[in-house]
Parts: sequence; C-alpha cells; structure tokens
Amino acid sequence: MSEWYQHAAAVLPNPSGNIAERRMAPPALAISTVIFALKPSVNSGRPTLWLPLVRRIREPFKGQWALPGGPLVHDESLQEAASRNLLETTGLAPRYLEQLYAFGGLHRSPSQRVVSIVYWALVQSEEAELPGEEENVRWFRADRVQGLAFDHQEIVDYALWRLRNKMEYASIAYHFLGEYFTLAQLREVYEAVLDRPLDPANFRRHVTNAAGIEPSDRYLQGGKHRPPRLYRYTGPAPSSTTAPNSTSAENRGTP
Amino acid sequence: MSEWYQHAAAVLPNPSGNIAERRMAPPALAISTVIFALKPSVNSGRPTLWLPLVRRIREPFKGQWALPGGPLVHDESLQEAASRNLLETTGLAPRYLEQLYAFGGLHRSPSQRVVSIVYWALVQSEEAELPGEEENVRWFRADRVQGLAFDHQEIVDYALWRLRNKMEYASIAYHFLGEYFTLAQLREVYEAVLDRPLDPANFRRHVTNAAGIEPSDRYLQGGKHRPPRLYRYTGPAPSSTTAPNSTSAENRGTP
DNA sequence: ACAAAAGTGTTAGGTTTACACCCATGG
DNA sequence: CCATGGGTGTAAACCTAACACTTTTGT
Repeated sequence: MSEWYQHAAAVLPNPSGNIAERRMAPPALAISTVIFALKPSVNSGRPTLWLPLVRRIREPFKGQWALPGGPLVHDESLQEAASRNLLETTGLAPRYLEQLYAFGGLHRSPSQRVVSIVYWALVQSEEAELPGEEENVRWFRADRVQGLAFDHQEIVDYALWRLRNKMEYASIAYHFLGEYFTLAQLREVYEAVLDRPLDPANFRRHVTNAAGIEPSDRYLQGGKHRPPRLYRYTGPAPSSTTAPNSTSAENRGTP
Repeated sequence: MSEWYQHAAAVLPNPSGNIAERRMAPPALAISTVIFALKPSVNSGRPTLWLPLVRRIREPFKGQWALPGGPLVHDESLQEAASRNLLETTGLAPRYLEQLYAFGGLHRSPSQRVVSIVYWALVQSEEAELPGEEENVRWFRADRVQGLAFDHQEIVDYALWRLRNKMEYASIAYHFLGEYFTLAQLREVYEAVLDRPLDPANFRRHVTNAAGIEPSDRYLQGGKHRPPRLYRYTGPAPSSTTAPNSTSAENRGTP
C-alpha cells in the first residue's frame, strides 16, 4: 500500500532520471482521500475530528505521513477508486463521499509529475477502527496534523475548510452518526466540527424545522437524566452518488 | 485544435483496438473549459448568457460541438492549461477562472478512457469576439445548447448551475463587466444569470453595502435620462489564483 | 412640462439570537 | 427533592421584500 507513485511510474515509458524524456511522459493520475471521523478527545472526552494517514515506506518523503491514495485503476470510476481507497484504509464503506479538488501543480512530487484527484469522506466513529495489524496507518487529530508528505498539508487544510463550510448549510453531519441519534449528539457533531458552542434550544428548532430529519418513538435509556428522544435522518443519502448531477453540491465561499 | 484525444492517444503505448492492451494504458488526462460571456439577445437585446463551442473535426463525435479543451501539456499547471485553452478559443485572458470538477466516468469517450479536469471562466462581453477566421468555433446561448459531444451537455449544465449558485453569494458578477459600470448594468448581469427580475432599490442597497465595491466620481453620460453614477470593483481579483488556498471558494449546495 | 430611469424612505414580515422558564428522570 | 440535561416560550435585533416616493436628466 501507499507505494503507488512507484507503481504508476513503472507504467510510464521513462520512470526516472532523464529530464528530456520525462517531459514527454504524461502526468500520472492518482486518487487520494481525506477521511474524517469523530473520536473522543484523549483529554476532555468530547468528540473531535480525526483522520487516518499512512506512512510512506519508499523514497519520495519516506517515513512521513501521507493521505491514503493510489493510482487510478482501469475499469474503476474516480468515485469507485476513492471508495476502495477508503475501504482499504479504514475497513469501511463510505457514509459520505464527495470530490474535493484536483491538484495538479508541477512540482508536487519531486520524481515525477502527478495529478491527484482528491475526495473527502465522512465515516462513523465507532466502526472506524483500523484493521489492527496495520502499523503504518494511524489516526491523527485533524487540526494537529503537520509535516505531511507532498502538498498533503494544504489538501487537508482545504478539506477541513470545506467540511466546516458545508456543514453550515448542508445535511451532512448525520453521516458521522448511526441510524438513531439524539439531538444532543447531533449538536456535539456540529460543535466539534465548527469548534464553537451552539445554543441547545435554537439548535433544536433549527434542526427539527429542517426537512429530512424525523423523530422516532424511541428514547435513549441509561443516561443520568431525562431520556432524550431518538431521531433519524430520512433525507437523501448521497453516499455513493455525489456527482455534479442531481441535488448534489460542493461548497460555499466566505465572501 | 480540438483534436487532442487523438494526440493524447498517440503518446500512449497502445493507441487503439486491442481491449486487453487498452486496459493496461493509463487514462488520458485532458483539460476543458466552460467559458461564459454575456451578449445581447438577438430578439430582446437584453444581455443573456453565451458560451463558445468548437466543432469536432475527427471521429469520436465528428461534426458535433464540444467544449474547448486539450491534453495536459508538461510544464503547465492545470490552471495554466485552462487559461491557454481560453486564450486560444476567445483570444482573451480570463477575468475569472476556477476549477469546476474532474469528470472520470469509464465510458465518456468510446475509443479510449479520458479523465477531464474542467474549469469554468467568465470573460467580458465586448472583448469576447472570436478571432474571425475560425469557422469551427461558435457562440451559443448557454440555456439552449444541445447535442454536444461526449458528456459535455452534463458538464455545461453543471457549470451553469454552479455559476448561478455562486453568483448569489460571491462577488463574481463584476468579472463580466469592465472597470467602470453602473448599478443598472450590474443588476442586468444578475438578472441575466439568475433569470429573474430584481428590485432595483433593494439591489442597490444590497450591493452598496457589500465590501469591494466603490462609487467613483464619474457618471455615465449619453443616456436618455438622468446619468447614473459609475462604480468600480475594488475587491480581490482571483483572476489567475483561484486555488483551494486563500480566500477562494467553490459553490454552495441546494440543501 | 413630461417621461423615465436614478436614487431614497418606509413598513410588514420573516429569521436569528439570547435567555428565561418548565419538564422528567436518576440518584 | 434536588441536580441536570431535555425541551418550550418569548421578545429584541436583525435582515428581506415590496413598494411609495423624490430627484435628475433628455427631449
């Protein structure tokens, strides 16, 4: 895993060295994915944003952490490639998956020109346990990552910005949670991602007025206080169909 | 021009035919651009959205109209490729240029797998005259295009959606206009793109309260009535730097 | 003077925000 | 019965849409 730059290069006429030859080779095409999950902070226990990275085991940036990714394999759409990517890294099927951006700067990789089409994904916290044995995959706090290989720091920053931005107007927070959730849990998701406290009363109204969320007749038992009602998300599930068509979307600017 | 699919294929180990061989070839990488300009409608004379298309002169979809595009040439970033693209088609440097989406479906092109990274651009109407001699480049009304080659119809529809969407929250309308413009002209831009009338009084307030627009001490003379004041856009000009970093942005969903 | 567009004022309605308050449950 | 989070009510502040009205020019 994660040694695809080498692999991609092997397909090309001239893998290395000769500059004149290199200019003739078409850029390699790669797919990478920024995967977000909420996990309890080690200190406060409150949920915070985490993402998995893989350690590079070969030379461009050997030993440094990088986004999970791989070459674009034939007979596989861009989305499918990202999805497979996610499965191999976290063992999960994506709850939410959307294209982020195509990064194509000339010197992203020192050895060879690589164009990366990057996706971003949301997965559920509990299920997001790594396949154990993997020593070269580790979760990091999303706001603490640094020293990444290639331009992956910039990519992570942009994905974070997009997540925060989109969270404010689109119904994506649900994809961090299971089928049933309390409004307090949902609020904690928003507070973790947006990194600011929200008024519980106003949050309740905002979210119950929104379409796509339905109260169930179940309650969460076992708490210390009054058992909160459980809700379900019944809106569209763009899990594997976030394309430019239909009702999909991207993000919003800050102006 | 516009015969780059062939050209790209020529670089690859196995240009055609053999399916087993074809699966080994990496997908070709192309850049295309959706270029928008406002031109007066032939009937009403009011400004409407237009875009330039190029006629295909070789076989996949020969004779049909397609988006301007070409292969990704070495020593040229994605943005630079799109920018060159735009220059060759309209003779203009882009006033606004932003990445739209990477289209990578398996069967976009019948002969060979092609991944297209598509940009969208805004140019000024008056200057957007074609280099005359070009018989294979023509402007079409954006809401009337049909029968395009490949999946370009879908791409145009998405670009249109994105333009309309982004127009509602970002300061991009200015890029259709010259340095000095009246508020009525600016309102006509919004009305043409959003395809609905706007209240002049409220529009004025909305736009004069927004940052990045300054009144000048000049007035537009020569009209039939009271000469309107001329304004200037003084906000950030993302003309060639619309990357995921900085204050750039993409679009907003239809939650 | 009159028509028409430029530009200003005003008001009703909706949305957001802050916070007071009641409800229900475990201890 | 009390502490605590679940859940409801309410009023000020703010934003938006609709439209009446005044101003300024060319004819």
